[in-house]
Amino acid sequence: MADDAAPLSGVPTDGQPHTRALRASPPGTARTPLDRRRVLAAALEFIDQHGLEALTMRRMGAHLGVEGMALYRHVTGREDLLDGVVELVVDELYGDPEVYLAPKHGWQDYLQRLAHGVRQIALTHPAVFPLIATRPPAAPWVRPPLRSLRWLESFLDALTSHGFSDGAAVAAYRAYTSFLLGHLLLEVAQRGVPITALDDPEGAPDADERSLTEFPLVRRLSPLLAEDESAAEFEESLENLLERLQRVLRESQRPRSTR
Amino acid sequence: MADDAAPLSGVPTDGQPHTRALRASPPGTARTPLDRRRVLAAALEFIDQHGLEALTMRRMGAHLGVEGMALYRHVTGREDLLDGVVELVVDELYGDPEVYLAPKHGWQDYLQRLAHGVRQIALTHPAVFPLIATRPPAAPWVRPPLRSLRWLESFLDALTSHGFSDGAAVAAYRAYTSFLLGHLLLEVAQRGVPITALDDPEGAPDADERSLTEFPLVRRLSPLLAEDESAAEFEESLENLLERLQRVLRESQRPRSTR
DNA sequence: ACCTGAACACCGTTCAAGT
DNA sequence: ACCTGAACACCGTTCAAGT
Repeated sequence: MADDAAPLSGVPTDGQPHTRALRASPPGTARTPLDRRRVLAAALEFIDQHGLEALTMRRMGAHLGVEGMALYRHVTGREDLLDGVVELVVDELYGDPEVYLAPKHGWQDYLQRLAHGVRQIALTHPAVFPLIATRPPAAPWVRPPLRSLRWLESFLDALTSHGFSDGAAVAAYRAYTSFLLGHLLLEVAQRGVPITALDDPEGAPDADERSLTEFPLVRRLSPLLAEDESAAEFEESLENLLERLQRVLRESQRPRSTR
Repeated sequence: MADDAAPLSGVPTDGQPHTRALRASPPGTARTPLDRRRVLAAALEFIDQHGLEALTMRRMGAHLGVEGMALYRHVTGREDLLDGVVELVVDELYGDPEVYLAPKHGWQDYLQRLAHGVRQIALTHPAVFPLIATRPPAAPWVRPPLRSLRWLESFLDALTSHGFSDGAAVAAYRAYTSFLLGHLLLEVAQRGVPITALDDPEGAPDADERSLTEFPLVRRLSPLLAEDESAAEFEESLENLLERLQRVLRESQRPRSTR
């Protein structure tokens, strides 16, 4: 019942001729051969459409009009495929002109733009974000969700060139990544990332009333709790973080005075 | 090569007689039958030892001295097993006397104790924490890593009974969970949760020197970046959050005056 | 050079059958 | 009542063979 009922959510289980699922050409025509980029891009598209758990090597093959085994020419395996997708998504940031201008309006503007860029990515690829959040980083200092030496360098540059000490810049990096990760993971989870099994589309409100009598406060505040304040929360927390950094900076620049 | 090389990390692949792997009794003796609790506890133990990706129904069976199919009597499937493990771990908090005292020393003391309790759990079960972080919550307001109506109720009670408005309490809950999630996920990831493939135990330092020339700041700050300041960071961020909440509270209690 | 077919060692899950 | 054995429909991955 769990196996052949629904193939996870409209995954191309189509009849027999997998060939020509997406890019395959009419028989006889030479098919432009796969390469790593195309495989990764297709995987990203697939995850965006069907969710992470629907991605299997065989289905990815079908999605590209090819047998699953063909993928091993371009990625070393499934793990490598997923790593590649994460890299691809993170790299989208470099192409975003809203983000990748030199910090010409100061470090705060830069941190603001970067944060919004990352949030944009998380909201565009909600099914991928948990992967971005939890794949083991290459090095301990390459922290999710930034995950790249390039951004790390750029981050440290923005701060140290505006008066932050080395230690303060590193501390800021840690606080900043931690804020982004926590907030965005929660925001993305709230949107029911994994196409959550919304089994009974009518019995839902029952749960609200049933055992919620044990939790009177939750019950009373449930209208408030149910509101989606993600965007406002994000802005506010970010603002707060920047102010804190500002304070650190100011205090470091005015030595000897404790208040 | 990737399949039969190493069975993931000392997982009980043992010869034939799976029977008596852990709790099975000598043949003839009546084996105390499984129940859900024991299955979940064994799964937690298994994940702590071997990591998440090593857990299969069949191996879990072996770990309990039983065929994998027997587990379906006690959990509805693998997903249910994982949900159960998450629940089990989160429930550990209720048993922690350091945490679960009524907030007798004020809300700040309570939030401090709760935060440290959750951190303790994350560090005790690092392989489970990503699960705690990413499993879809039952309701949008049941946020990881707290994940329970009971804690939510307790949290809201602590704050509203100390002068927080409904809105401020809810906002505090959101900020608090987001902080815990971000910080702890990063801390746990840093400890190489998934028994990271530390393939070449000698070629590692190369990466530090190789292409790090493109990233001079990262290179210069790498001693700082490599330091593990998790504990201090945690305390500091928590302290900062509590101060922020304190400020919100104070300002709400002194109406009309904008400064 | 790139893909396919067949094969292998696993999976999760179901269900009739054993005790 | 609880577990086992056999079966089914899948997996990821390898590799010789096709074109």
